[in-house]
Amino acid sequence: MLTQTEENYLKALFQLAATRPGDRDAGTNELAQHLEVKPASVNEMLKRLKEKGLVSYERYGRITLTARGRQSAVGVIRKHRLWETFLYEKLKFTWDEVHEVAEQLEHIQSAKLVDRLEEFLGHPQYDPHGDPIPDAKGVIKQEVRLTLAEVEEGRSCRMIAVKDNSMPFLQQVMRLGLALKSRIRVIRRNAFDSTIEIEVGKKSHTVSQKFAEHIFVV
Amino acid sequence: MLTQTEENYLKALFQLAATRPGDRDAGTNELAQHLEVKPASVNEMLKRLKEKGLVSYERYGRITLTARGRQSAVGVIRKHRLWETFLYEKLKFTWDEVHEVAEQLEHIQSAKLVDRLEEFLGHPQYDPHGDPIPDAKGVIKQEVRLTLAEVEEGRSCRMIAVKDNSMPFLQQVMRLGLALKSRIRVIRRNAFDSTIEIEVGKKSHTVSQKFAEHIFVV
DNA sequence: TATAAATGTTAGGCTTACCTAACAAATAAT
DNA sequence: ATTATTTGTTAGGTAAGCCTAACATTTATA
Repeated sequence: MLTQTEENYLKALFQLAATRPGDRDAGTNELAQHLEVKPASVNEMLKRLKEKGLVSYERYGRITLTARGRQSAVGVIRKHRLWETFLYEKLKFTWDEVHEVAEQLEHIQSAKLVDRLEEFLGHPQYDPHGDPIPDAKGVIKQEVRLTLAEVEEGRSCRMIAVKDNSMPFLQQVMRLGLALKSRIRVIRRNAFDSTIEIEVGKKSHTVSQKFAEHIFVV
Repeated sequence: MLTQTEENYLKALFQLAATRPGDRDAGTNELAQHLEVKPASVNEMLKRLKEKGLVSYERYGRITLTARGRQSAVGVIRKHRLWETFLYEKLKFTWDEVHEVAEQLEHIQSAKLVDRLEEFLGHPQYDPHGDPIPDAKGVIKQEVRLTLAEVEEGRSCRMIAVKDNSMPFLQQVMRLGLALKSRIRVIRRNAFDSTIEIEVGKKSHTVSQKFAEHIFVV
């Protein structure tokens, strides 16, 4: 049995590793920043997680999840995304409100609850932000995802997910009239400052490179 | 903001006080037993809760909830009972399974969640055990409740609630074919050992005084 | 009323999860 | 290659919640 804090560390480790696909997989400082604690606290926790066989690392070395650690992390993510779906679909929470509450709900311990919840929701494949929901075995259906920043000039696409669940970002998304499944046309890409002019519905907007990189499309 | 532990102490205090209506309102030992901790821990926590203005007590004196303490306790109970209803009605948990999971869910902090959940469930008045669900203002509809032990010989009644949510008790209830709204006829009351013979459906059973005192009827 | 039993309290320890300040190692820049 | 910077680690401290063992107070009983 893991504490909530331990689960949060494992989840962070998993998610930071997923961000940087290739080379190195998160460091003490980065983790600390992500979890809003100090590096010293992270270091201490890593020792405990190592002791419990959930991460593997040596002094000054790489930090990686063991199979068991990964399994736990994915379990938490599964719960998080199912709860988000519940809040959005059943309780009519808005897009930007679900994350915060799901952060709490993801730590409820009951295998039966998770299974029943999934069934109740009709075995959803994606959460309200478009992220895939891991199945009961921990398998995540992860297709290659194109970001808006990579779409060529003149082409059209459909928004399928976002990369960031923070309030400021999601509210900015909404302000542009964007939502899951919105049609987006890339009018022009400005080489000078990398901004992108897009058309959503009948309105056009200019968005930053950073913003565009956080919108997944097909 | 209260910790989960603090909430549990307040809830226990409230519930133990409700059990003994008249005179004294729970002691350190009793609380310790109910919360499955040692008296020393209770004592320490009481000091902290006093400091926070949630309970009032003096060394060796009576322990009572302040208005704020009562409000918090009722809020937790409200959440607990709403979640129990959700688990039972929507996720098809059985009667005896809901309590344990609701013990965790009751600590989720989000006013919006509670309100939306209540709405989603259609503003239920009672939880699956027949206990009244406090409203958003903390008002508990508490009618006088008769127990099976008080029903006269030959009379019939309907089960409306149980006094205890523990697995052993609820499973015994189910084994007798009893559920909320079951019709019960009191065939005979044995003066010698205070057992009661009852008829449920077409079967008759003999139950103890203690058992009968834990079944609420009308 | 004196004493026994039950109940409540204090003192001192432990673990988890955090912190700051000081130090060590690895990486980047000159 | 040497220094500066960034990154990671250790040492020592704090608060919440729990514990045991010893002590104090209240209540019950002889």
